[in-house]
Amino acid sequence: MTHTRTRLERGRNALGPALELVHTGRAPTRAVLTTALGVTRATAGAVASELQTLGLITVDSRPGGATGSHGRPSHRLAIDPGGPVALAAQVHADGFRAALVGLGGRLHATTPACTTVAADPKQILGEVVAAGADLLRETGRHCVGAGLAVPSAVAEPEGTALNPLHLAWPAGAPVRDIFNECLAEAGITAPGYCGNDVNLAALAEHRHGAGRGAAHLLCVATGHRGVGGALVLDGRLHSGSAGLAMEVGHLTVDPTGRPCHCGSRGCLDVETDPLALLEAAGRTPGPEGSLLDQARDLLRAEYATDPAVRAAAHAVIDRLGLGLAGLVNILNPDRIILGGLHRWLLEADPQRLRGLVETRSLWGRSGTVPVSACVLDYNSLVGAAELAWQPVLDDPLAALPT
Amino acid sequence: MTHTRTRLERGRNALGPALELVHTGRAPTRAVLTTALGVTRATAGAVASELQTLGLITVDSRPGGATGSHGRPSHRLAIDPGGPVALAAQVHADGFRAALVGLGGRLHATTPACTTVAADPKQILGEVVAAGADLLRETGRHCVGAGLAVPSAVAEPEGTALNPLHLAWPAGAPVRDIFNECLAEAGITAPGYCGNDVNLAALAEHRHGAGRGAAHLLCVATGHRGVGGALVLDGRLHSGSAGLAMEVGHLTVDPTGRPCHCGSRGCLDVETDPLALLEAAGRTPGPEGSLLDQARDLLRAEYATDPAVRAAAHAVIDRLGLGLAGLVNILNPDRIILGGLHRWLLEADPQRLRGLVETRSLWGRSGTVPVSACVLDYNSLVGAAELAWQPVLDDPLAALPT
DNA sequence: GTAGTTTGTTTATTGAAGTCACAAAGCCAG
DNA sequence: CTGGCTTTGTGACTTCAATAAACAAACTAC
Repeated sequence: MTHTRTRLERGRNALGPALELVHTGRAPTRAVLTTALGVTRATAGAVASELQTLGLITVDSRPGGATGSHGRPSHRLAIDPGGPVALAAQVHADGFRAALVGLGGRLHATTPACTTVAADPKQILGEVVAAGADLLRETGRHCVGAGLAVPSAVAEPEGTALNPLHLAWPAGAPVRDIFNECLAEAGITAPGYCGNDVNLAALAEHRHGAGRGAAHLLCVATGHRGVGGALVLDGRLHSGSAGLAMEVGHLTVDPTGRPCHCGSRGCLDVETDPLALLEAAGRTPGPEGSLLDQARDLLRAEYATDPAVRAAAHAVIDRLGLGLAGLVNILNPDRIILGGLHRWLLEADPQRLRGLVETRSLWGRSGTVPVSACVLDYNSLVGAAELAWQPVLDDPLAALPT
Repeated sequence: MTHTRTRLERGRNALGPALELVHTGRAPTRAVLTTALGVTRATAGAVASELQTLGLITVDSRPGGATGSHGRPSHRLAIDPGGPVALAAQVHADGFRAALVGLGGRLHATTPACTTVAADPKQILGEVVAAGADLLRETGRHCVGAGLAVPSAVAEPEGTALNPLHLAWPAGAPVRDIFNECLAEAGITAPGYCGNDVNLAALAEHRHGAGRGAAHLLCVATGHRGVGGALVLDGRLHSGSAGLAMEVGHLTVDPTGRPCHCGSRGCLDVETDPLALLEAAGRTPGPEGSLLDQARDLLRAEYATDPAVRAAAHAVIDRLGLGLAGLVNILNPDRIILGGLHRWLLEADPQRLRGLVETRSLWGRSGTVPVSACVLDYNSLVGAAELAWQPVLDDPLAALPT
């Protein structure tokens, strides 16, 4: 039916904020949308109707919904599972992976983990984009854009990878341009965006995972080597003036510790990464599995039984706690989430780590910061997709055809 | 004349952004306002006209302005020097001061520095508010609000001073409530706001001083003792989720350094404050003048001549450089400004400090962060006034009578 | 003087959101 | 099961900030 409703056009209207609320699961009904947007029911209805005709959300008008309260039951708003998708790609030390991610952080399809590595970014990105293009072909879905997560700081606005050490790529490689080249060659006309993997993981966790609702979210995580950090402020990734913020790996956490490639010693980066734990426990890294997996398995299998493992874990936890406390003093987040090895360290002894953060931060007594683990599978991939979705969230009518 | 122009009402319109542009000196003419707001000339004209009738800005339509280019010369927009003011107050270790500050960061009147100190916040705040009320009476100006700068972290939303060590106040004192009480008792009905002095200095410098135009401004400064930090992101003070961010004083800058009251050793706080410099130079703090003044005078008088002073300054500069580099890695600011002793250290040897920040930060080669000194007199007072002005900048029609 | 350029104003129009009234769809008490 | 109460959703009209388009004003350059 053609409504006599207000028709919305692109630009300054409530469509973007409304879609973001549904996207992040904060607007299950039109009624909630009304209060969350601070508009009238009429406006919220018009906005929801428009998002529906755009094919982005569904409105379930069946009665049966458990109301829980008096009054007319509200219709459920949900992301349209048949809607468009974003192409997400991730490259890391051991290979790459591609996926299709819809609104709401929903994974529609993923390729299996691929273990190809190469010193030429073009080659790897070509392969991962080709894998993603296959997924798009198979599913026949409309693609709104593409996002790429890399284990390196990505300089903005250039889109260059400044320290892709673990990929053996040349420093300063123009990953975003190369990514867009590969997209064009694969016949994908949507724009491509790039970001640091930990940053994107934090963004994904903020919108769909353990960071939901946090106003100032701090995320610290190890990859297979090294430590990364990320900060999400008021829903936006804080990546600094040039995209280079939150390189937290070189906070000093042990003045007498091992030397770091940055020239200092005892950096968070070398004191709390998987290799540090393995070495502290007196284990030699094996050839099978990533260092991260070996460290996790060591913690899970022997933390409870082997005093040496326990002592090693405690030492690493203590240094991590010191680093987190320092970050708390500087950033005053209202939530901390941990990924990679840090997540498993928290799992091994949550009391020890949380206690340290509390006692070593200056405001420990004025309110403890909750420390928890990342919860999303493939959070870097989901975060990469968020980059591609962002223009749609900012202005759905301008970003989508029709 | 009554215009047939669009009349603006309170709420979502361009009045606030427009006033902010004039306030920060970024909109000298209607033409610039037009492009900066991204609106049409008609809208900019209506907005300027409205701000003029509110008594906030003046429009100088005299022809003589040096145009410098072709076309019709534009009328100058300026803050109305006869407009309302904000009451600004500052308390510090050696006393207090009050001032009246107009839009544009313009100091209209200040009390002389007063040297009363007391362990009772109510007493001191009563005196400073009374001094401010005198200024208001003398000038007969309308007061839009009041701001207070204190040398302590101020918890939000409680408005309590968590570590007013240098005031000898009780930790957790509800300064904002006390401030508002004192305002009410002095017959000032305007609302009162409180903030940390370094934070407010950074805000003032960002809007009217050395930080203008910086998207991510980092400010580090000493008071008479200790070190404070502040971060202004996209024009807004980043004070963390609870107002407690940027306590940068406890970054480790010398693992073998002197013990700090935080339990660690070699913290920025104790290694780069005025006392640290005096001690490193082998001087005993004298009874006259603040430690800050003594340290400044030492640098100015003897840095060039006394090798011991030079060596001491270099040692402190080196530690400051290390601390700043650490902050650069975490925050990736696009400008750094220094206040207090740090400003004088920069003055003493700018090359040494800037070189350190560059070489010790991870991205030194990818673009150096400019390091400069604060330039505003009374920047904490001006920043305190900014707090009071903020509601007016957000919505002039709602915040002002008529 | 004339052409070209930029700034400012006026009039009419647009479009997102608000107001208000009413309908729909559930609870609950009698 | 009927009528009161509450909440949600929709349609008609209104509001008002901003736009578009035309015009006027004030300068520079030739």
